Amino acid sequence: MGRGKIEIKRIENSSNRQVTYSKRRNGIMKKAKEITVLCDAKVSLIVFANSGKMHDYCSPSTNMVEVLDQYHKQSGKRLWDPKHENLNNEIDRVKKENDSMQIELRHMNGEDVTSLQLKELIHIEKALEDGLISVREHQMEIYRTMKRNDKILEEENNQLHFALQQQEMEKLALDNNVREMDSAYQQRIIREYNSQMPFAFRVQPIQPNLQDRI
Amino acid sequence: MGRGKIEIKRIENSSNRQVTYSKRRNGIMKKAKEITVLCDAKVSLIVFANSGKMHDYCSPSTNMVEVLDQYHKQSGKRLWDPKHENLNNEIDRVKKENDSMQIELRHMNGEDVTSLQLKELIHIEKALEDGLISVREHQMEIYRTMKRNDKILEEENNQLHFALQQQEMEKLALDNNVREMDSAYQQRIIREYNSQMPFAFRVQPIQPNLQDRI
DNA sequence: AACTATTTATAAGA
DNA sequence: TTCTTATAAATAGTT
Repeated sequence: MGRGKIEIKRIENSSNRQVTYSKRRNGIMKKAKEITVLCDAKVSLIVFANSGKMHDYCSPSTNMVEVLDQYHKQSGKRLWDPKHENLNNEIDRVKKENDSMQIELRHMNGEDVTSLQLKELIHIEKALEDGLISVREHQMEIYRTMKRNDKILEEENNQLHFALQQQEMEKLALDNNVREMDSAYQQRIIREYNSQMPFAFRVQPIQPNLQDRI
Repeated sequence: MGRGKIEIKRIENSSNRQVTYSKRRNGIMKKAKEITVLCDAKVSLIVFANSGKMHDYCSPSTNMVEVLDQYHKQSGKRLWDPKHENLNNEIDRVKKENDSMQIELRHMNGEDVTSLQLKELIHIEKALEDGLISVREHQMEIYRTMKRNDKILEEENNQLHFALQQQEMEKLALDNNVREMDSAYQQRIIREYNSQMPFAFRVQPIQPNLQDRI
């Protein structure tokens, strides 16, 4: 239908093809609209040009999803079922996993055990015992850490007490005007106090950031 | 394009509409095929008659799923996404449930407990202890049932032994031609044996279907 | 389902 | 792309 008859085969001239595509696409869209109106039909039409550009038409009385749903039902072909099926399988798989874990958990909590055989009960008992051992072990670990910590704090406390005491002694000595005492005697007294203090407290620094080690 | 021009509006005459539908449907299908061949286009065309009957065309170079996938991407419209989204949400939900149960289960088994606080450990310890109590209680239940069963079997056994013994005695009596003994004496012997048997074994029937009670 | 007068679509050209 | 137009194709009404 044009100036000349054409064979229905790929148009090799690219720009001709492009023009023909555009014209015929408009034509087919028009036809789709017409049949929709004239005959009460539902139409879904999707056209992709060679370039990838898309055009579509869908009867105003309906929408793509509905048309495709109906197509899906009538054709028996699977449109998006493969995707759905995968997802459904995944759900089933995970749900089964879920159920078995739930049962296991209930058994571990001592629920629903009336249906179990002795062998299974013994197995669960073993698991519970192991769990208890491990949990209590960790509790002990925490306890030990706390105790260790306590000890460090106590030592620090002692040290601080001692330092305080020493300072007070020094202050007292000054207050009593020991300046008048000969300096040799004064130094002997200080040496005496120092010798009472454990070595650790004279060289060991105060423990910093104790809480970081808990 | 016909004997007369027609307005593009619903054809009220039903059989005319039907005929026109059929002709135009063929027309549009032909056009779809032609544009496919001439212009290297991809076409998906689905037509539903007013009656519900469906016809479709899809370019041979492709298929519905591919076309719809591409449509889906390019149109930005959601075709089957609503369905998908629901399923995906479901999967996420179930997977999360799964993860938390898995963690709980691992804790109950005494695994990964190093990261836990004392409070949590104590809680798990309590759960494990409760579980142990319940499991062991049920073990005891099974043990008691077995013991009860044992007792019943034992009693039945005794009864059977006694019955056997009695039968043998009677047989012996016959073999030794006790027929010649006066019948009063014979009956006295039988009474003596009967008096040795506990009352229960004389009136209590043999326990039927013992295994059903285990 | 054919026929055919007419309308419509469109190929080629501008 | 768009317009034009000669011509092919589609189809409305008829048989």
